Amino acid sequence: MAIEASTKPNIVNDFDDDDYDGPVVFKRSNTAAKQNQLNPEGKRPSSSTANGQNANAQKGKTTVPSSKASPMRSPPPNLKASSSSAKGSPVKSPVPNSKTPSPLDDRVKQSPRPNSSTSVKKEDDSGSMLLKQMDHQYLRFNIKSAPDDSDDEVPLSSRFPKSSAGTSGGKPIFRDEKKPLTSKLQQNGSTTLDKQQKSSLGSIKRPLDKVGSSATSSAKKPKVSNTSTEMKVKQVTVKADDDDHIPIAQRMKKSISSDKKAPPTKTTKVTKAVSSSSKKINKKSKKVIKNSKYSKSTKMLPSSGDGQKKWTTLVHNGVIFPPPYTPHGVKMLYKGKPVDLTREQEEVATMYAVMLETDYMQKPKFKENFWTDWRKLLGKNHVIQNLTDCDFKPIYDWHQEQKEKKKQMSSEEKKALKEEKMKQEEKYMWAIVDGVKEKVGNFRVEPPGLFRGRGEHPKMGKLKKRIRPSDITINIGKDAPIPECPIPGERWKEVKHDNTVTWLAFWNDPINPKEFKYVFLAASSALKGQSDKEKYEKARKLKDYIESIRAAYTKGFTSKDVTRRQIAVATYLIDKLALRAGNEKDDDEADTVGCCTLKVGNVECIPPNKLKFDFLGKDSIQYVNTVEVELPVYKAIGQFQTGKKQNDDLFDELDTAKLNAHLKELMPGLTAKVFRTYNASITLDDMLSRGTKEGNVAEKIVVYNTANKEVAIICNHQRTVSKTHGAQMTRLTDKIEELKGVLKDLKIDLDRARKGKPPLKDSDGKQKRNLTPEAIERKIAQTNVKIEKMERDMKTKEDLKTVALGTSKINYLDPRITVAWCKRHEVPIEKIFNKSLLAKFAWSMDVEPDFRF
DNA sequence: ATGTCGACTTAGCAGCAGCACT
DNA sequence: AGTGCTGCTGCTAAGTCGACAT
Repeated sequence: MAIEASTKPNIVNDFDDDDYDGPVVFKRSNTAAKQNQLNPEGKRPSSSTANGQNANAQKGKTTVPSSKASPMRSPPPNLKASSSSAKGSPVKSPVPNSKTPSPLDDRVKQSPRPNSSTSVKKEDDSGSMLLKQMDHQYLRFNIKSAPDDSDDEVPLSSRFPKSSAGTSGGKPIFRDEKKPLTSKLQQNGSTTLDKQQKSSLGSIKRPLDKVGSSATSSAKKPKVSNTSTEMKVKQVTVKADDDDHIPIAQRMKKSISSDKKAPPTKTTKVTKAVSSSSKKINKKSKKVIKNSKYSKSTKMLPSSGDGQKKWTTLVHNGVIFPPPYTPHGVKMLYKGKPVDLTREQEEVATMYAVMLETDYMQKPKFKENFWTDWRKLLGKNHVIQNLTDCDFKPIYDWHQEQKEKKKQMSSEEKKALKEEKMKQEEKYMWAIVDGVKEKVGNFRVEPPGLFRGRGEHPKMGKLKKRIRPSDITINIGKDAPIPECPIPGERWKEVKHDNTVTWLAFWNDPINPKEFKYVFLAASSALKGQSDKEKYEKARKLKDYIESIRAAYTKGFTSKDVTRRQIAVATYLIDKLALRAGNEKDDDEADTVGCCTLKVGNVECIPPNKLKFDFLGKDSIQYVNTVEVELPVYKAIGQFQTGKKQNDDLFDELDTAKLNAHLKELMPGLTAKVFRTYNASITLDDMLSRGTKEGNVAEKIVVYNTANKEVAIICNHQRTVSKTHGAQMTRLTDKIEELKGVLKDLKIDLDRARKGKPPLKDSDGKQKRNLTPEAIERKIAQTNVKIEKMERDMKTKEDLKTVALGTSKINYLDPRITVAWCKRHEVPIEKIFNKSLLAKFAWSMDVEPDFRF
């Protein structure tokens, strides 16, 4: 318990969740909470500090004070332009059918198992299969004797092998010291890194567990076309689709089990030659692959360190392009008269027309940028000389009609269309990475459109031109067939064979040509899973260092050296408030900040020792929070502000490079963002452990969601209030009132029934049925339950209206915490993770029930 | 030391399917 | 059958951060 209250800020706490008595975590002060209320339109109010000091405050928004005090902390509001806009992807016509057989298809065809190569069904199959297997998993940890009715060839036990997951750190854990920031309640018995865990640590060393242990230097090599030094590697010829419907973790287990326990059922020919350099690394995986009927390389992924080999063989089919523009011929008006437009002019006009009802139309910058780009297409001498006199309504109406038509299609027609699309896209959906079929994340090239920057983005409205094959660089295995260019007569810009990166293709961002758009594998891929796991392992490692790090920065608060002092305070804010690092930004980006780029005007000192933060962060989401801090921090901030203007940098001696360089001295691999992961995950772990009581599954899920919400608030994950929120609340209120009326009548009836009188007539004047007092009592009880449930639902809805729970689930919460908790408390994992999360977190499913972050 | 590039993660929102409710 | 709501999925913008260049 070395991290004592004195080193922590006494963060204002108005947390009074009635049903949660877990740790006390970051609280927004009432001040902040009040500001966080949304205005009646559901839009987020502007952060208007009294002295107008929000250096980033957006113009034209008004603060609407809270009308009610929510018992839960409200998240900070955001200033994000609430774009209720329809996504203006104009006119989608069917993708031309490409009959070209793909290399991937070839491999698929070789598969002895036919099922997986058929397109449309596949995803469904894989989906249901996934869930099915998860069910089994649940059965396994809940009903141990449940018979297994699938995957007969793999013993249940080996499909859920013991794992060393979560046991990577050999250091003893002093959990009390690693509590989430503000939560310092003691935790009995939580220090037990139990025996199973400990023993598994020593027993099975899985490559996936090796985190930050890359032996080789991480020196990044220059990106040249083919940096791989290894010898030729024959591309895999694999029945890669054998198990593409099986979550990776389970596929891994199959490999293990067949490797270790089950006799090999079949031999697969895979990598024919492996480079000498990669031989060592891949020795085990080779064996696994050999002995398994499933080609599995995931067991032995190389460490994902920079400049390291990420894959040995890579096969894919490139990318698919949006269909060419189909002109509609609907004429827009200029000064009331129809105008003839060329195909290209019409295309861009349509992009604008479909956005007519969005908030972007209120933004002069959007219009200005659009006009500049469209004008170039129109030419100086075009009839259209300004945007003001343009009437895009006819095109807008046409578009609405199209939408309506689409909506009116019968479900058969819709289904047929969907299947057709699937058929065309099937071959692009998959890649084979080291013999394993993996989903590709974004294989569709971004269609042209108008740039929809968030917040006050200086480039909003600019034309995002169409991407052509000649813009695209493909990255693929040396011996894999080069994907055929899907547009006849055109060709790729370049084809690389760089196995130190994970992208399959990229092009330059048309809005910001010095930036790139990449095509990556999907989140469910082993490659992504690997780095995800490494991320969480790094965050867990921080647990072992956090005490000394906090002690160090506390010392730094009073350092004579300004830079040191700034580093200390910045680290403190990143740790305490989960702020982002805050890289420098260009003038052609939205004006948002993170920790290192905070402006003087973003922080207000409120005597004696409170700080009020008010700034626009990532995605122009407003962060408003008033926190009580230790006096030295308060004083230091005051010093940093002295003699500066509102818009000057608060940390003028600091940038993210310096900060991260410093953090690296404290812990290998430590950067600012690790604190967010760490604080999010440890908060979840802590709140779950403390908050879960005996009860039914529903009650436990409430505990989980409360913790999830807490994390979302810490990380400032917000969402816009849905347009229908107000109406929904009204409806619920009405219903509750109605039920209360019913309750009242029932009580009267009960009274009368006890006296032997008949019940009152109902609202229609009809005589109600005679009931016994007992029956009426039962009815009363039922109605009460109904009312309570509705009131609870209403409260939850209100509490969560601005909080986005998903982001933290996807990016910040170590899934092993969740999986282990589900196992401990017999909560089906599907109640917490949806299908795609189950796939993404497949690597975490075998965690021991006693895993603690 | 600073700027830029390149690769990757993190983020909110639109659209839609499917379900519940009336 | 119509309507409203919810959660999922895809999309793509906007961050972080390491490494290289200057």
